[in-house]
Amino acid sequence: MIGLKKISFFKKFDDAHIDIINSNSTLAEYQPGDIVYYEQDEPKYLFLLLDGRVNVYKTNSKGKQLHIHAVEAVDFLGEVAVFYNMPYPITAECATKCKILKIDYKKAGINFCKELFFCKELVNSLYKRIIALMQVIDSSFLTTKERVARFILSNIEDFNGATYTDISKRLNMTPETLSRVINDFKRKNYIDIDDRRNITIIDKDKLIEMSE
Amino acid sequence: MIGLKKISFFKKFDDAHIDIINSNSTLAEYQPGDIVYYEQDEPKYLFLLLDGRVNVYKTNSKGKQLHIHAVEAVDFLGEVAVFYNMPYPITAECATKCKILKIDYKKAGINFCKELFFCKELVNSLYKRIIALMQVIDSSFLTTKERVARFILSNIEDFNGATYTDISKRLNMTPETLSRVINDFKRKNYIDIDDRRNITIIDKDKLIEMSE
DNA sequence: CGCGCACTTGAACCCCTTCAACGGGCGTGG
DNA sequence: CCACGCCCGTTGAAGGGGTTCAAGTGCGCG
Repeated sequence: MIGLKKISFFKKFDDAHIDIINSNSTLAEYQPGDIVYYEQDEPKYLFLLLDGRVNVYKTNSKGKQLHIHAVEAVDFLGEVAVFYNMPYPITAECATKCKILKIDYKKAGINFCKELFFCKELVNSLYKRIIALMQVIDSSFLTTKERVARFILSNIEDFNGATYTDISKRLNMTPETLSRVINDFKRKNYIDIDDRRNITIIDKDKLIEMSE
Repeated sequence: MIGLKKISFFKKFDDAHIDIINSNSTLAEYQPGDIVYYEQDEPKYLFLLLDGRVNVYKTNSKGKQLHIHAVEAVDFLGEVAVFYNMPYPITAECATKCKILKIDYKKAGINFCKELFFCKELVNSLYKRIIALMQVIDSSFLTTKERVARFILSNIEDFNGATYTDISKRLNMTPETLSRVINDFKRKNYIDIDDRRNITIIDKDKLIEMSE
C-alpha cells in the first residue's frame, strides 16, 4: 500500500478512488539507463514518476535520438498515449534511480475525464508537454553556440558531475561539437572551467548576446 | 447574433452561456495573408476559426519561419496562450479567406475550466496541438527528400493551385531545394508533372521507400 | 510588348557531423 | 605498485545536406 494521499496530485481523490488505484498499481524501482517505455509500444500502464528524473526522447528509423525534455518527479509519464489510446509517441529512459508507480489503468477502469478535478490535472499535464515541445522547436532554430550559451545561462548547475557526452545529448549535438563550443567560449573568456570541470560565467552579457 | 448553437462545439453550452459569449464576441473576416495574432503578443481574444484555413508558424529573431501546421475550421486559435495567460507562442496567418469569432474572454468572464464538458474540449484541443508539434519534430529528423516524398504521398491534392514557394514554406525548406527535389523525382520517374503542374504518382513504392 | 513573378540551375558557402587519431584519468587485475 | 583497458574529452580533416546568391528562363497579364 503506497501512501498516495501524500502525493499532492491525489489529494482530491476520495478514498474509494485511491483504493482502486492502489489495488491496481505496483511500485517499481528503476536504475539509470532503464527504459520505462519505448516509442511505438502499446500503452499498458499510466506511469506516475514519484522520485527521480526521466529523460524523454524520440528515436528515428536510423537510430538517431532527439532529446525532448527531462521529466522531474512528481509527474505523469505516458499520459498522452494512455488517454488517446495510441502508441507511446516517445521513449522514456531513467536518468537517475527512479521510483515509479505503474497504474494498470484498464484494470482500474478509471475514466479520468469524468472527474472535473482530474480533467484539470490532465490539462495541466498536457500544457507542460506543449511547452516542452515548443522549446524543442524553438531551439531547433538556434545554432549550437546559441544552444550552449542558453544552456549555460539557465542550467549551469547541471554541469556538475555530468559528462559532456550526457549534456551533448540533452542539447542534441555531438560531444565533439559541444567540446569545441565550450573551449571556444573559454578561449574568448566568456566562461572559465576549473580543474574539476566546473563552469563559471565570466562575461554574462556576451553569453546573453550569444544566446540570441 | 451568431448562430453559435449550430457549431458542434457549443452544442452543450446552455443558453445563458451562449448569450454571454455572443454579447462579448465579434465576427471578423480575414483575407489570405492577414495575421490573426503575432507571436509574443499578449492574448486579448480567444479565437474560434469558423471558416477557412490558418497557418501557424514560429519566427525566430532572424526572421526565419518554421511552419508548424495548418488549422482547419472549426477549431480554436490561441487557446494555449489564453488559458495559461502567456503571450501567444506562435503566429497565426490566414491561408485563405477566413471567418473568425473573436471572443473577448476577459469581458465574458468565462472560467472554462469550471465546466467539465468544456474542460474536455480543452483537453482535445491541447491534444491536437501536441500531435502537430510531435509531427514537426518527427519531420525535423527527415531529409528534404523524405519530407517531400511524404508530402506527395499524403497531400498530393495540395499541389493544385499552390505555388512551390507556398509548399516549400509548409515543408520548411527553400523553394530552390523543393524544385531540385521534385525535378529529381521526376527524372527518376517516381512522379510525373503535366503542363498545368499537376503531380501524379508513378512509382508509389519508391516514394514510400524514400519517405523512410 | 514589357514587366513581374515563379521556377530553374549552378556555384559557393556554412554549419555541423563523421571519422580518426591521440591523450589523460581512473579502476581493476596481476 | 604498475600495466592495461576503457571511457571521456580534444583536435584535425573530410564530407554532406541544405541554404544563399546570382543569373537565367518561361509564362501570364496588363
